[in-house]
Amino acid sequence: MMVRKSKGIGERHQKILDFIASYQREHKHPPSIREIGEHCDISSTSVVNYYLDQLEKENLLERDRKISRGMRLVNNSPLGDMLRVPVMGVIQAGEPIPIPASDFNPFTAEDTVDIATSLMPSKEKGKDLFALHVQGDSMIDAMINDGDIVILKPAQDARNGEMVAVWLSDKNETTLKYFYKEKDGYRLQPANPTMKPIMVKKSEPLEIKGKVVMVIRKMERMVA
Amino acid sequence: MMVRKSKGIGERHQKILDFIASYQREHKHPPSIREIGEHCDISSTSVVNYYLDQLEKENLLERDRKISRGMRLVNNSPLGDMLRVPVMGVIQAGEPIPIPASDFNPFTAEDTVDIATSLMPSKEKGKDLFALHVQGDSMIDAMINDGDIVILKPAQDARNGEMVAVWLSDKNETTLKYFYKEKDGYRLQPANPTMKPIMVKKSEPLEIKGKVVMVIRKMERMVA
DNA sequence: CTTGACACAGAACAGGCGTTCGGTTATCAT
DNA sequence: ATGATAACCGAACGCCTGTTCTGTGTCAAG
Repeated sequence: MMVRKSKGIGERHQKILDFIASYQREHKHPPSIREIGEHCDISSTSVVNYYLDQLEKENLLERDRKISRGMRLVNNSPLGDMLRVPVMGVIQAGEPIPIPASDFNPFTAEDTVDIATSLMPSKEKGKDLFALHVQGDSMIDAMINDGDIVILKPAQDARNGEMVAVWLSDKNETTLKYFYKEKDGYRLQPANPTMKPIMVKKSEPLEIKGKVVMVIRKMERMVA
Repeated sequence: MMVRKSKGIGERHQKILDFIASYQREHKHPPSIREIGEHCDISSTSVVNYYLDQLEKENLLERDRKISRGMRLVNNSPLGDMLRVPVMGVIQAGEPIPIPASDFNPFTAEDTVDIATSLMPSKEKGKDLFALHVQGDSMIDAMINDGDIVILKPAQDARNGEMVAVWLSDKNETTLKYFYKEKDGYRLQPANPTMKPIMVKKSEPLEIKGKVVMVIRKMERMVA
């Protein structure tokens, strides 16, 4: 027998959901029950409340009862935590890495990238992260392309197996490699398993500038 | 002793700012004026209002007057729009790509990745994006490592220069390559410029499964 | 026909909350 | 000292808003 649409969400539920989303985008905060009623042609606040309860039961909405406009869409990732990482400049072989000063304010940077904290490995949630645009093909042995964005964490040393940005002052070269300490020095291992490591003796200069915590590549450009 | 500092923000301003941020994280919505007062040892709502006005003048806060809890920090992820992309499974050579059904609901996926829309290339903001975990080293010629996450947009064809996920049924192989149409067939160009392209004749089967819009690599694992 | 659920309206209530206004105290330049 | 100003208090006002209660009409099952 046909049950009167008592199960699932109907057209009106969807309309309310859509309105909440669009209202949130426009006003930066959720609508009130009465505002929902007006825009969804519901004349009674109790009916809106009635629908809101159902949406909550369907797990499409969260409500903070008693709190004005205390509702949020569960899916629409209302305000998922994200980090705003300042882009300090470019990284390329032959040039030192621009490192942010300790008193640098990330919010004054003109260029930033937003990273969801849920994507951040481990607990690198520190606010001192910074990003660099990769310029040139010099990092291809680190499996990093021209145009990629690398997210770095400032560091002066590293543990085995971490990818670090190092400055080899005698070679005048910046490079990204996996870092391993060995008895007679350091081994800088390219990410590309087909390539050979660079061995650095303890006597040679090696400056670790930071650890690579993430690489992001946007595919939008043409390649010959 | 009250410290008189009429310009800039003082300790109390900072305390209010911090409280708003932590309250927002915990409750998913901003605090009321009275709640701010309680946690910052301000006994009068008018004083909180007084500070809020100053913070607004300093452009550290936005307010919707008259609206309950109508305040938000300007820096703290202003309008953190992000997409929740479902992870459909793994991609590896020798296995077809799991493609979401058209009626697939991304929100029921147990595994998702969050991407800031500000990171999304062009206007791929469509909700039909999906993600795959790369398994194995078979994509290294596409500059993609074991463990990477690729964000794909479903597609059956592509324009020149776009990176696509293709299924070569005769070779029983899935691969990621830059796509070029040529007179006698297709050229599949590896991202790694040191590697040679694969030429596919028109007579040979070639199924485009999607376009790669982004690659994300988290650095946390050890590599031998 | 009766019953009961479902969908909805309308009004009233009560508490939450921003606003405002009259005062008070402390600091500082004049 | 003295007026100006910043910092602060307390209370009252009144709108905003979620809640709740009573009532109506519809439709399907018994």
